[in-house]
Amino acid sequence: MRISKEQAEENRTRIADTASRLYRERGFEGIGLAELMKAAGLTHGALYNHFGSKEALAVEALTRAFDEMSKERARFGDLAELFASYLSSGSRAHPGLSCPAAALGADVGRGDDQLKTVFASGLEEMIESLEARLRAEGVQPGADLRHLAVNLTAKLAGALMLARAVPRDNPLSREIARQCLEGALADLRGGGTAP
Amino acid sequence: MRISKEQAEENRTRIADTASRLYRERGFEGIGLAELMKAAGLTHGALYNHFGSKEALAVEALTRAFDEMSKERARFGDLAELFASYLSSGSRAHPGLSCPAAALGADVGRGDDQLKTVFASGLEEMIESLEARLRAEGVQPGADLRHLAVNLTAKLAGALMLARAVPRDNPLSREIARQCLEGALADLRGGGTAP
DNA sequence: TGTACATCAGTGAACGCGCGTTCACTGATGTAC
DNA sequence: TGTACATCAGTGAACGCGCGTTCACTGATGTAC
Repeated sequence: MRISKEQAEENRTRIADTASRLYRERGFEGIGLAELMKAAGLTHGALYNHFGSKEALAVEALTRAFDEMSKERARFGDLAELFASYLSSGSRAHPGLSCPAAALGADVGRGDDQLKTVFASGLEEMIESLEARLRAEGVQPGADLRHLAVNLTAKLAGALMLARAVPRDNPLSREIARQCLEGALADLRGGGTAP
Repeated sequence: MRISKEQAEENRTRIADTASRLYRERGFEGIGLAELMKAAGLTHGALYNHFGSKEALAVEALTRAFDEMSKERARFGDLAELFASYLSSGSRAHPGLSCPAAALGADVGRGDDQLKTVFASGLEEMIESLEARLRAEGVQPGADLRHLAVNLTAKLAGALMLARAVPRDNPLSREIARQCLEGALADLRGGGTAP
């Protein structure tokens, strides 16, 4: 049963978006193609009409995850809001809808160079857009904002990853999120970390 | 061929240590038991004389990885040295010998509660020992050192994970490591992030 | 516009393969006398 | 101390299973006339 071009393109998009979400939730090795394609509403054989391999799908899925995050960032009025959302309990509970750097960074570190190249582009864009917003908000005038953006990115991604690696009911999980959010907001004010 | 008790105990230790290294290098799902046991110098069947399942081995391996890191930390004269080692190119290149939080945090986040509980213990111990050293070195007197320890842990683990997720030859990898090391050292001095 | 035919996205059986796990067997160690 | 036997860590074949990938087939879409 041949399908219309529009329908086929829509299917391709749905496969990639489903992969983008499920890979962030379960890792690249945590979900098989059959289950993934079923979640996209198709059978597994159809994958190869759109992507050459699981690797190629992973590359596309990671690209889309970073793109999605990029659009998502634009929805926040200021950085304080953005940071709060990044470390919110909703974000911690739903990796499939949040930052791919925190969810898949470790997996990409063990992956092939193509995946790392996509990751580098996405991460670089995150850092540059953060630097631009630091400048736009007049944070720490005269300081090295690239340096600050890199440090904030590492802190926030690290905090999100660590908060998720601790049992939900362990106070340490919330503590990491809250303390690092406070720390990041203090970094915006440019002062030390006084009590 | 029965083996002496000492030999059996040595084998058990070797299996756990090999798993601790290989899981950090490849992730819990990135290596099979056959290859793992071969690396430990045994055949796969022998695993079940020591551990009930792959899950149980993962729990033991993660525990040992945190213990190893704990002993490792004691070898550094001060925190500046410790941080520099944590983000060194050697550490970035050899996840099997470095921090399990950075290497396996994302995997544990998708794992079962037993794994998360072990992770929480190991992470809590990291944070407490860091806080104790901050206090011992007289860093930011009067400040909330628990808060600082949590923020430093997230920044350093995040930086190590992100630096590894970028291609080795991409300058961004070194930049993340260098900028976050500088940032962490600046945090020790307690000042802002002036240029 | 209507008809005949080529195209090709999707289906689902089949492939070889490696996975975690089980188990009958081996034979040196540990123990009872 | 020496002998007979029970113990049990390690071996490797075998298990069912799900993996990624291939492919003959289907049939609606797209195209040529």
